[in-house]
Amino acid sequence: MATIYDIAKKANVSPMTVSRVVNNSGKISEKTREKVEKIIEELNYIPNNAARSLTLKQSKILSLVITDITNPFYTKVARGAEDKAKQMGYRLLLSNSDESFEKESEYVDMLISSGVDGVLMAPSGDESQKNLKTLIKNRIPFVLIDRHVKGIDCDLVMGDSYQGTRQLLEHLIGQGHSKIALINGPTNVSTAREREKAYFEILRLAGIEADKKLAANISYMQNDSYKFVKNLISLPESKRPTAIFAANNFIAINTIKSLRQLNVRVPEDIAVVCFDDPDPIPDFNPFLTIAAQPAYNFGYMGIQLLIERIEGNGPAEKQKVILPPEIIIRSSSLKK
Amino acid sequence: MATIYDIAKKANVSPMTVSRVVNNSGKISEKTREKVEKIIEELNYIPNNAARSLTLKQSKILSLVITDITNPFYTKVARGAEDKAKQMGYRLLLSNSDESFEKESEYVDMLISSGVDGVLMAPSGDESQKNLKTLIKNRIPFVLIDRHVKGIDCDLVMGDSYQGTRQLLEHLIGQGHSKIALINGPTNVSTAREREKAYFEILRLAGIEADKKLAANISYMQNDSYKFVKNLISLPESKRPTAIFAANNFIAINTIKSLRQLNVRVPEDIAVVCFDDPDPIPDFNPFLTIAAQPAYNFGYMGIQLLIERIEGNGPAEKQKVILPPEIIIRSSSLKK
DNA sequence: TATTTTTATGTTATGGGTAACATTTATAAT
DNA sequence: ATTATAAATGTTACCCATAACATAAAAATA
Repeated sequence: MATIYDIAKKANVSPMTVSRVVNNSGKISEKTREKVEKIIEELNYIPNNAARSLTLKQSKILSLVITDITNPFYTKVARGAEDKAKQMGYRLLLSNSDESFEKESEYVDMLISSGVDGVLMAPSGDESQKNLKTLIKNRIPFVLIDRHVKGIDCDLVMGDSYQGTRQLLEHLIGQGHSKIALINGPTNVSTAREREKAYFEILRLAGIEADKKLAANISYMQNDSYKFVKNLISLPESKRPTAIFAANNFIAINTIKSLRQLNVRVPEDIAVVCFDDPDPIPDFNPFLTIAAQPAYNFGYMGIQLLIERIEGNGPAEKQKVILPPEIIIRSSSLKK
Repeated sequence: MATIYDIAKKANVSPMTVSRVVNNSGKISEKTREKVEKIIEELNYIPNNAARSLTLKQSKILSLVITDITNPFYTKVARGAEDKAKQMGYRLLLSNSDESFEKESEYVDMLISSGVDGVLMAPSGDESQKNLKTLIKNRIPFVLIDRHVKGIDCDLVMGDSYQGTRQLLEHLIGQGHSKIALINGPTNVSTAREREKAYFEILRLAGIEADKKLAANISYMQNDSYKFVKNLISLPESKRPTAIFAANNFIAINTIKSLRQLNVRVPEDIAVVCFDDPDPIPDFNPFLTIAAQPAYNFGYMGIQLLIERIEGNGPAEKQKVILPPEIIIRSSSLKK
């Protein structure tokens, strides 16, 4: 592969002149520019990014750390991030943390050594603080999406868990439900924490006495709701919930699968609602009532904030972008 | 950021010794190893990949070029690719070509200058030949997934379009269908070509006279089947198809949406089958009858072949891995 | 024409790591 | 004790591009 020296020799100029032609920097006469450009073309020269990164200390590569690209929510985030990154001349490294702090740590080390210019991360939880501090120590800018992390002040793009929870619960309450269970993610994740807080608060405001036994925290990843669902179902009629609020799409799906196994019908016997669409294409299975978050924009705006931070042309203070959810009412919560 | 020289100075050894500790190469006494490792820990040293790439001429970065990360098929491919890449110590750059040759070209240029070690690509179509030749010229190894490209001999991992088509069609025929429409992708994509060929062949073998008017090619991306579906529906009863074979998941979904708009019920009025699951989680919407391809393995094995090629420890001849589909019969093709 | 200013180009050093070779130190063999 | 051998560590040069500084050539001004 041709280097800048090959070009220089053949064009009878110094490597520096070639560099200037390639980067369109400094002053070069039209004559030499043409001469050099011709030879660049001829030898099919493509700049060596590693060498460039080494001197310039920037790679034009960003990293996207999400928990699972298999979840349509993150899939849309990735798509938005990709589109914006490409538009701005950056490339995107993909990492799946699987909601695991350890895996996230491994990736963070890899990223630092890769010399990425910045990181867009959906943190695995509050322990991520450690990883983020590693990024800070290595002066790698980052933006958080979907979740914030205790003790870290940074740019972030997230949804409004309170509003989403409120809309979903008010809808259920409007449908006559008062025994509403919550199947939530782990409380070391900010969204889960906020949804839980909102859940109790909104029930209280609606004059419904929340039963702590109806709320559970399960892992977003293993996401095994069967045991808890079975417990719920076997409660005496007076205690048994008539609706379930699942913290996210995969929990909801899993919950519905558990219900099916237990021969409980949705929505006839029990209503189910959740955050985020489990389907990649909306309106194909118009079944689940959801608080749909603008996932594409999480990614798109996240990358935008990140690049502003990297290039230093944004506001000095950290930006917090809160994108509201849109409630979509479908049959999983409607009495037939 | 700490460099190998910082470590060396503090540990009172040469940078080379540090390098040897880091890479576990050459011989080092247990004593120095421990001493150096302690300081590496202390200073939080992380190797600089750019520098490494520059000398070693390898970046440990691979590129995944797919057409749309939003499609669960590619989502699973990406997941498999990611997992294998991580396991082998590589990172993955993500690119969405949107089935567009031009976009793919842009990405290929970007990739080359990024200095990726290899490319795993689902090509946009036969024109991709040009992009692949660019890769060859720059000596960047690549592996194709899902689709092959005319005139390019390389490692590849793909499904068995013939078998999948056969299984789907035989199932439909077994259900008593003889007027079966085909809504296919564009013929410059190998899978579409092969599915079309298989479609006509299998109908012929089954003694069914195929009606060319029942077959259409639409774009995988815009994927607007409405007009064609409407045409099908308005055919006289004697000609009207009783089943539709859609070439992929998104075409199938779109087709079903079109059918709904036209008040045609699936499967009561018309059966629909296709390749690949449109749902990220199987068994949640057990609706569509599909020929499910092992997408995760496309990615996983693709990366494996790619790394073998890169590291030169695989067989010299190009490998063609054909992964068979699994037919999953669900209600979209079953008479109630 | 001599001098200053501007424009165009070149030289040197550097970024962080490693291969290849050189040297020192420890261990084994005579 | 002496030499041969192996093990541990060090030195030097290079990978490729560019920033910072230096110089030569051309244009503008006195």
